[in-house]
Amino acid sequence: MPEFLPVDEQMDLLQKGAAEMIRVSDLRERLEESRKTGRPLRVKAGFDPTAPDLHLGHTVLMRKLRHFQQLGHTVIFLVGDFTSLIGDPTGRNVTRKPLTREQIDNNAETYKQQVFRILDPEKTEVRYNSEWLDKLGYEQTIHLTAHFTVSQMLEREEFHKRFQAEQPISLHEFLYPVMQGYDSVALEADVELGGTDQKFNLLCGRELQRHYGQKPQIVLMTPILEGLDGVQKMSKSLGNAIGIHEPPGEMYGKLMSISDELMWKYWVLLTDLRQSEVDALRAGVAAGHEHPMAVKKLLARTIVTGFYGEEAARVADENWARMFQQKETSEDLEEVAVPFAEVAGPELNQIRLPKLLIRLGLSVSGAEANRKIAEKAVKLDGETTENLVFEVPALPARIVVRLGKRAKVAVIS
RNA sequence: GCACAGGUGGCCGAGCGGUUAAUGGCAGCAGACUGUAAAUCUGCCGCUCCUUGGAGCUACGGAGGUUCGAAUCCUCCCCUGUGCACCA
Repeated sequence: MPEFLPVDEQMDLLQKGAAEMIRVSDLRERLEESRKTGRPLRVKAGFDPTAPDLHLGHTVLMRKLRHFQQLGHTVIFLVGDFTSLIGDPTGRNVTRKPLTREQIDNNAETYKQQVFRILDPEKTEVRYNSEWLDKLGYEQTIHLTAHFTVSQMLEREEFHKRFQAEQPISLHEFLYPVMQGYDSVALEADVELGGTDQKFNLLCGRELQRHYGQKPQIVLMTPILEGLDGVQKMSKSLGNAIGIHEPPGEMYGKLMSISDELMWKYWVLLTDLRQSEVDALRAGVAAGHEHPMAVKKLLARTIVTGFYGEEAARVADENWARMFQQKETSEDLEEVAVPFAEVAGPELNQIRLPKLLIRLGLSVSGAEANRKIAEKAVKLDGETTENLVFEVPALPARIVVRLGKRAKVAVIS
């Protein structure tokens, strides 16, 4: 019979960084029961295989799942392959377009690979909800939907907003929460995790479980992590995300660009520090013992270490300091090979700078490149240039091109 | 199906025959400031070509039309919402 930690200790870890739980007392009760009987809790979290590129925002939930694993409970990684055929309305003011079967399978595979950078594959049960939803006929579906009313559905924030704003809501979108709820029934989940934006869907699970004679699952909601701007939720499409696949230097740099205020949230949700330790750090900064920048650097380094190890994090740290604090050039700048013909100027050995900027990916269009040059935002080997054309002494030439925060090495031959 | 209201640049949203690449806000980018930031201030913010001033092209749901000239007027179509309705 497996041994579980005392309930109080389990609760301490599980409650850290949780936005809301329904209900705390129920979880305590069920943990006690599990400890008595030696039965691990079944902890479910569903994932839409729609965004194969995970970012730190997604990891908040993953980390919470890992906490359950660390405590010896069973995590069920549920791939919403079937529900993706519908398209989850959450967080959208427009109807999501459904994916094809093939896309879903591809995405699910990529998803798993990424998720196991955080979760322990040994302790994770991977399931697909098509397993049971596919078998559900029209008749069963109607029975399921009968448990909910239209006004219940319209109470949901997303639907309500869209309804008020006279935006379209397709009928099939109502089925999403119902199916997610049924997943909990099929899996006999004890706990379901999700973002706070998932509240409605999570609660549907409780509702249906009751109808099927199961104890309603405990719902644990993790906060939505704000992106780099500190206002909107982290999301790739909003361009404020830090992807878990980004190279250490990028990740480090982006973390350093968050506001001081936001940093505390990141400490709580993206590191293993306990709440009390974060509070201590914060008090230290408030009292002036610690410099906020130093604390932020430590945060960046800690997170990068988690993904790439200490050595990579140290290098990222040093390069960042060189690049931004001393305004010098990082040692590991990306080198881009550029054929001379693509950037050739009107005369011998001349190079058109706008063309080069585009070629290096520092600018998206020639018109923009021209503007940036006029704004004195472009530096060649550390020198600001306002000329659109410059000469290279000989080929091949190696030039450090910098536009604002970004820099690359052009190797022209 | 019928009636009405809408569909404008990444988003929101003005403009309702012509000095219009299209007011304003947000987002974004750059510069200054700073502790990397954030905040603030300043500039930029469709594309291409020659160039430090121009030239051209493409854009206001789609296709036609009226006009010297249309995001702006007309016709048809598509899409969204609201109301009516399943009735000859």
